[in-house]
Amino acid sequence: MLRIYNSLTRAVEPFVPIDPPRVRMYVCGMTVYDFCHLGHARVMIAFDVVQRWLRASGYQLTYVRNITDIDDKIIRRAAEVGESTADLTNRYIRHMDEDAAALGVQKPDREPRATAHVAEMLEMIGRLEERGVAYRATSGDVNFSVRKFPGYGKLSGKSLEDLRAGERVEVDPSKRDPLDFVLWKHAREGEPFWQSPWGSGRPGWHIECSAMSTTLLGAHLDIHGGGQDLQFPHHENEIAQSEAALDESTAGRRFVKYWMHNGFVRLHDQKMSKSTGNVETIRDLLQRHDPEVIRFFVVRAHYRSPLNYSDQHLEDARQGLARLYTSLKGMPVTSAVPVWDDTYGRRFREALDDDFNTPEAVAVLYELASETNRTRSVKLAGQLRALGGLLGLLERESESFLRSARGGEAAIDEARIASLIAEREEARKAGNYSLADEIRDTLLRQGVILEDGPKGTGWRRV
RNA sequence: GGCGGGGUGGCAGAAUGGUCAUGCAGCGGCCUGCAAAGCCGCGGACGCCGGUUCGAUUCCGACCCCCGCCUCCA
Repeated sequence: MLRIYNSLTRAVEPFVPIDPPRVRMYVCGMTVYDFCHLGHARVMIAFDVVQRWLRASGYQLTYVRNITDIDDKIIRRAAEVGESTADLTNRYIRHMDEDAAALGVQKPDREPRATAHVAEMLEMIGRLEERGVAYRATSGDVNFSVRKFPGYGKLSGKSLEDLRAGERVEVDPSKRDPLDFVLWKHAREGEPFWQSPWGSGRPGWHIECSAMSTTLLGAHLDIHGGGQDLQFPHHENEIAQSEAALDESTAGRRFVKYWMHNGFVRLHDQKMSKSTGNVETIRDLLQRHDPEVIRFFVVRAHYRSPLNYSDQHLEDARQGLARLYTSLKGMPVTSAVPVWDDTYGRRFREALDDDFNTPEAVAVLYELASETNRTRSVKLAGQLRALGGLLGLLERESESFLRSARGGEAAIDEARIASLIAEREEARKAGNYSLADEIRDTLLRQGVILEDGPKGTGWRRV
């Protein structure tokens, strides 16, 4: 039985979909004006694990992850580089896809772009206005009136009073309440715009997600995910908009049953974010580290915990992943299917069923690797590969992982390695161990470790 | 200030009211010409102070410290 920690109730709850076996999941994706960083990688990987596990558990999942392709930053950035917003966003969407693919992140079923759903946003804003929760301000913007929505603050545990007390930004005088947020921004000179009943303009950020999720998945979602930083105000506002816009038939029912938020990636003990400048892009990381190592690094921590990044930590992750791959060495690669009724399958399932406890699942993988090493059982190796595969790991041939050169490293070519091994073999046969050891040291200095075994000498990279 | 999340052995990172996380690193042994890998074994931890309990890292309370949100952010 799957259990999920629900940010809304702050408790772990049994997962009971609204309309089983169907599951509708929506995750807030990226605003595409720059390269994705490790923090983005974490969201993509965390919900990729969720997605894989829901499907493996037999649910009929529709997974939607949106793309925000219109907002202030995009407009500013496009102007800076002298490109249209469409060209800019297309370019970064392409880069995002490349990064995601490298990290073994499967494509969501749908990846709607905000600009393709403006009509639905307008429709929703219209409904909100009809119901008196949205109003056109003197500034020309259409705002949502937070005090007209009784439940405002329920996700973040904040009250309107708390929030007002913490106001740190200059209050927009055209708002009826300083916490009112914009649904439709009136057009400014030189900015992209759409026609609307409230004049030309463009959508606010929050309405995008409400409109896209409703359009693609319906008015009620089983799971809504995203980074912890979106909890307030973004997700709080989504709840307000979506619930205020519900039909009479489902009014009063929750917009989202389970809210999931992943923890931050930190760099130097601070949140990784573009605004503070301490970011490590996936792209840069891939120059130095194996993509599967990056994925493993993310997966070996629980999705809700903070994750400290450093090159040393990634190096540790690499050592750990190498142990798993080492136990698979020399084992036939079968298209393995997980076995659920052995101790490993059972424990693995229990771990993931417990709010996607991937660190625990990885621990099971290690114990399975140990037994595989002891027994050299092909069956156990298959199980290891199959369970690893559910996390998007261990899908390569063992040697291709163990022998892959680290990014940026001068790679000695394999033919050269083979000839040195042959040379050393001659020396060993002749009892010339000092020459043999010298050759081994030469290779080690190039990052190549030799391993003598009953079937000859193998090698891997440090 | 308000709200939320944390403080676990050298590092990473889980679970748990009472023998074991797990991995990396370290140490000893086996194996090896010597290594490496692997196997066997070892050490070492629960921020601080009280309380509940036969027993607390785990529950309760106070305190200290860290992080995040309250403005765009995954």
